[in-house]
Amino acid sequence: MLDLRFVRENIEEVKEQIKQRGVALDLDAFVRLDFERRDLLQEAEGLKFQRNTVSEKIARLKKDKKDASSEIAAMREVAQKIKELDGKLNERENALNRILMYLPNMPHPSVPIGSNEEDNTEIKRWGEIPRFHFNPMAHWDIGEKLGILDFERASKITGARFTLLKGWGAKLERALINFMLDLHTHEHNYKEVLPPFIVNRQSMIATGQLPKFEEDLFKLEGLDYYLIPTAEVPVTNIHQNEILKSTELPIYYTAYTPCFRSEAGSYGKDTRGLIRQHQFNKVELVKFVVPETSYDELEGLLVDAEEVLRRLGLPYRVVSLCTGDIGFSAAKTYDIEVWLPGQNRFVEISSCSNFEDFQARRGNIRYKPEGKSKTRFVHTLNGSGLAIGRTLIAILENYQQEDGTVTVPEVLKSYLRGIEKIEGWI
RNA sequence: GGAGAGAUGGCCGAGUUGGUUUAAGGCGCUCGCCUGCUAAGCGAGUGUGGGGAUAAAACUUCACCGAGGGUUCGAAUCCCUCUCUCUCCGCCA
Repeated sequence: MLDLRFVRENIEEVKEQIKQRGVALDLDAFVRLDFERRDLLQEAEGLKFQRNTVSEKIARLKKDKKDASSEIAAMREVAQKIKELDGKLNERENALNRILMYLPNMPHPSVPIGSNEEDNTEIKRWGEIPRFHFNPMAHWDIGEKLGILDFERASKITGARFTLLKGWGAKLERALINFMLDLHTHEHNYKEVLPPFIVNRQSMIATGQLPKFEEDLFKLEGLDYYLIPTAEVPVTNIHQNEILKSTELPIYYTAYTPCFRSEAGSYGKDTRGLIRQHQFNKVELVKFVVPETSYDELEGLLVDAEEVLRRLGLPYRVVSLCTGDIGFSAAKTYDIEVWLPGQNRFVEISSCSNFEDFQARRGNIRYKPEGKSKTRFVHTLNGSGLAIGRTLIAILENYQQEDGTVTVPEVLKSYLRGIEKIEGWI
């Protein structure tokens, strides 16, 4: 959420920015409501002051056993008027709040201007794109031949866009989770947490999934609970409604969770394989930092995520998302895209964002700067470190051999009982 | 699922026959004094958010005692709904 005062004082800039993002919102209504709100507020507060003053007088009169009936009668009318004004005020505040809730974050000046993913700018590339002297297979063929991926049985159990991992496939998934958590906790200084996978509405509002993106979520029948679409939601909300000490900052968390997405509106996209699933595993990185350092922290977060791919020997590139492609809550986002030989393209495997104080304001996450009495909102950041399913795909496709087996990357061997390659499901 | 108790400022904790408590006191924190240093001691200050005013402040006002409604001239205090925590019982991995 943007600051009400910021929007008021920078209305033209806000209009311009939401136009660049392609958002249609009536900000003239915002200006009108804002004025009306302040007028009503002043009128109501004047009457409340009067009521407070006279109430004290009534108390004194009663104590002295004197008559206060004329004061009480007068205040009865004032109370009625206050009620009316408060009602009107409430309407204006709700309307303003609704607009604020649907206003996306302001992009950082370094974010490239553009309307869709084609306008994203490539920042860097790492690794050699592997050449094969045979025709590389897609992961669904590799996985099914080895017997480690079973899409048919998963659809029997649940439906489309779910996968059953078996044998070394299941073990590889588990190995990746452990490898990533170990790397981030032991070498990158993140603290590991294992949060709830179901959250309430308020948590979804704080991180920005609600109220605008309800259709992307799985909601529990009859409850105001949702399955998490990313660990960002429960982990960022760890400090909801807290005032952190500045000596505690920065705070780094890493968490493994499954992620649940309804993938509404993506029918027909990536229907084969496990690129786009309703349920997938992810190791997430989340930071709480002071505003002054948040953009340096974003660069650090990106490097921490990249390191996973480097150790696995998987080629990738990094792109900076343009104004039209950046997420609702983010001020700046880098995507890491891994090379998939079977698809002959780069596919997103991590998304690293700085939300500045957008989420912190919604979740009321603050800190007290050293030696100052005023509290400030922290800046929050997060990034995938990495999406597990897509990493597994990348390993299958990049490490595949002509005979259909898959070589195990060096760093994973100790997590897979020392095996050199996957030759079958058991 | 059943029964009971509770939720007050960064933390602890008084206040519930409605009206100088428009939240006592303590801890913590900040500043000052004192003092070889540290500690202790003494003194002062110290919540959050929204308005108004100002060049900025000083200043001024409203709201906030888990959340939301209600009663009343007036609610931390009375009533209703909800959430969470604790204790006991039942069930369960």
